[in-house]
Amino acid sequence: MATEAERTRWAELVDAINEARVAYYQQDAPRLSDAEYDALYSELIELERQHPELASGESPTQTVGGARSEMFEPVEHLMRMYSLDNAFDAEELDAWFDRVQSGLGAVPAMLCELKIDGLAVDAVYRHGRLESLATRGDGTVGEDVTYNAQFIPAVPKVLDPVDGRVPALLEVRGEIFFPVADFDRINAEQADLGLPVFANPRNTAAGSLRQRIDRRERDLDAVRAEGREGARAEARVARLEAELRRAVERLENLRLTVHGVGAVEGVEVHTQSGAYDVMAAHGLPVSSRARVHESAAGVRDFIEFYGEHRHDVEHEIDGVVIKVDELALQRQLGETSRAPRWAMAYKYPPEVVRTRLLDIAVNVGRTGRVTPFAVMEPVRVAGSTVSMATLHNAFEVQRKGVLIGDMVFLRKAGDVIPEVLGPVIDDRDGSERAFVMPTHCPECGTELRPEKEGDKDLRCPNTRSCPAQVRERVSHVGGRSAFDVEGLGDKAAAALLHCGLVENEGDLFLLTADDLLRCDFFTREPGRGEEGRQLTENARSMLANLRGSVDRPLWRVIVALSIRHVGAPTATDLARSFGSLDAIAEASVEELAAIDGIGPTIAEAVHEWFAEDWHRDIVDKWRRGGVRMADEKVEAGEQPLAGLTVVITGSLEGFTRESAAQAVTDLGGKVAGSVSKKTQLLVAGENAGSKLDKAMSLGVPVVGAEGFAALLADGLDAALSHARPEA
DNA sequence: CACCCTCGAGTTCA
DNA sequence: CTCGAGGGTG
Repeated sequence: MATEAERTRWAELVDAINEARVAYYQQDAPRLSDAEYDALYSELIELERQHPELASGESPTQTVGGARSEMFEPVEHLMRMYSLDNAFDAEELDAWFDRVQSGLGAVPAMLCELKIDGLAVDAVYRHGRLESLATRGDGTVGEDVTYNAQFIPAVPKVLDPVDGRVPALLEVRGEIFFPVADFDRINAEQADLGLPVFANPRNTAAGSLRQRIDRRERDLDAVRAEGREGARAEARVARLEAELRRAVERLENLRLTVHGVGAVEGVEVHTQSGAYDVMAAHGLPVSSRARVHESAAGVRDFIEFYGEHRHDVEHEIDGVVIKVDELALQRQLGETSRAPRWAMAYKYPPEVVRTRLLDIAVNVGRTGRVTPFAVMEPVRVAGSTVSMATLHNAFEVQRKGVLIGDMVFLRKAGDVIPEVLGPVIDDRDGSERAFVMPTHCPECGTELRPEKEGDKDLRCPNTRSCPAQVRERVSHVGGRSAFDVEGLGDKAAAALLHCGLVENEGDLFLLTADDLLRCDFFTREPGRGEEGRQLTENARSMLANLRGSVDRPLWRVIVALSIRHVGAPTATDLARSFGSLDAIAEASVEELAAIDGIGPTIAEAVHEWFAEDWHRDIVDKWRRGGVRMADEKVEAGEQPLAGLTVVITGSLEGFTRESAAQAVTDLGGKVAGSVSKKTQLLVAGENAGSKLDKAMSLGVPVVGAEGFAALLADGLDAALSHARPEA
């Protein structure tokens, strides 16, 4: 048997070698020279040759070199890992409460914890040292991933002693997961490298954990051993090193939360929560969010709370797990053949779903941009049924790697906008086909081309008469940042054009009730006591709104013209600098480009727009229709907020988004659309979203409604005194 | 020239 | 909310 001194030396060697290995694979300078490393390694091998009982699974000799073939070998768990029964709504949960109650005679204390959407694993610690890490597999036999575990800092290799002791045996269960923030970063990197992106953090965790690090190491060793010289050999080594480093970095991002014990020797616990305390004391990562609740109501509150705060947690959550806390009561309830009766998983509605990609169609926008979009089997996700999602451009389709006919992962970005994440590769059967970007406009047949060399977007150059573009422009005039005409949207625009009531957006303000009567879309059968067809209520109101909107401020008129690169903020700058549409029309490119925020491209676009005859016709017709062509000179009032940039998010009592922004600009302040380092203040109302997170992470001060009121009344300093403490 | 910031444009569903 | 691209800055 090995002496105590030999055991200690063995442990030192193992730690030193493991540390050196980790350091080596990070970009840091290696801590040990090759010779030093080899010396330690030889000593370890010799020590284990003399005392074979030391050569446990955690030893680098077992995981490096000889034992590499063990990767993914089946491992039998010491105790079976059960799966959990699921409850998908309050009713099913109540039914479980009832069963527990009738089994025990009362509702017992219950431990509630977040159900991490990750990868279940089983780790065995013998005498405080990690012996094996395995995936769950079928619950009885999993796959060995011990070799990779050495690169995962979140998996303790050695347990902390408590009162100088560690359990003789401790089998723990937990969830390996990929933090959401790291997931987004890794996926961006994958995309940059032209590699397939991961559908979700869970997939990323699984993919990372199952990487064949051992093979990469072997390949690299083999190439190095060849000892070839020259640029090509060096490049090959460099590439393999970079790939290995990336693979290791992904393992380093993995995190672990333990949530159960299997076989145990040398430690006693009486409750589930007590077991967590013991595991935590030994240095195992337990969740800080687990809570014991004494009543069913407490459990429901826990579920409800995290239903609303799903995104405030560092990992994805697919539900809540509820466990009877007392182990004696757990035993009393027992298990069915597949799941314990003493635990239940409450599942939240999924946020990432699968559906069939039926087709990829293209849309032609107001500016002629041709955008591919996904047509899918309708599917419910995050509260609504989705059947379409934009794919932005042909390169995005390529990058996502989706084929028509694929099963695809779908989510709602920011809980609102549907986003296709990528294909379910395993579900392919060969019948899928690639999307081919059309070469000609689907609406007018004109050949598509990029606006300029190197652009990713293809456009239909037939600006003047492409039906899609005209329709979109007409509808844009009624849009929220243009004339904001209620009733003038897609449908009305299509009808006006279809019936020939307008040729393009120029004719809108010359429309009469008689015109509209010639089009079915705007009319109905005569009612009692009426003669002939009548305008519908909606048509009357649209006409009235159109007439009533001619007096809108100049910037809205400019936005409505659909000049390339000119949206609301730029239009505001133009209106302020020139004061009238005529002045803008007559301005030279140089005069335009002199405005802050307007460079050569936008200046050119504006100048060229007014050089076009049919564009000037639009302006003339609008003028005849009574549209405002100049802003009245407003005396600049007090400007206490001059030089201040704020961002407004969420909803503020008593303000619309627009009126809140107006209030700030009236006082000389600037309202930006997104949070950056330059943002001086974030005004966050109710239900603030991702901007709030961003502001927090950038250290931008955040105020609520009171702070906003103070800002308007007394300026920035007053507002800052209402700033929320950083979370 | 490489960055960061903003803006533009298209966008989903109830 | 997303991507792409224009503008300004160091």
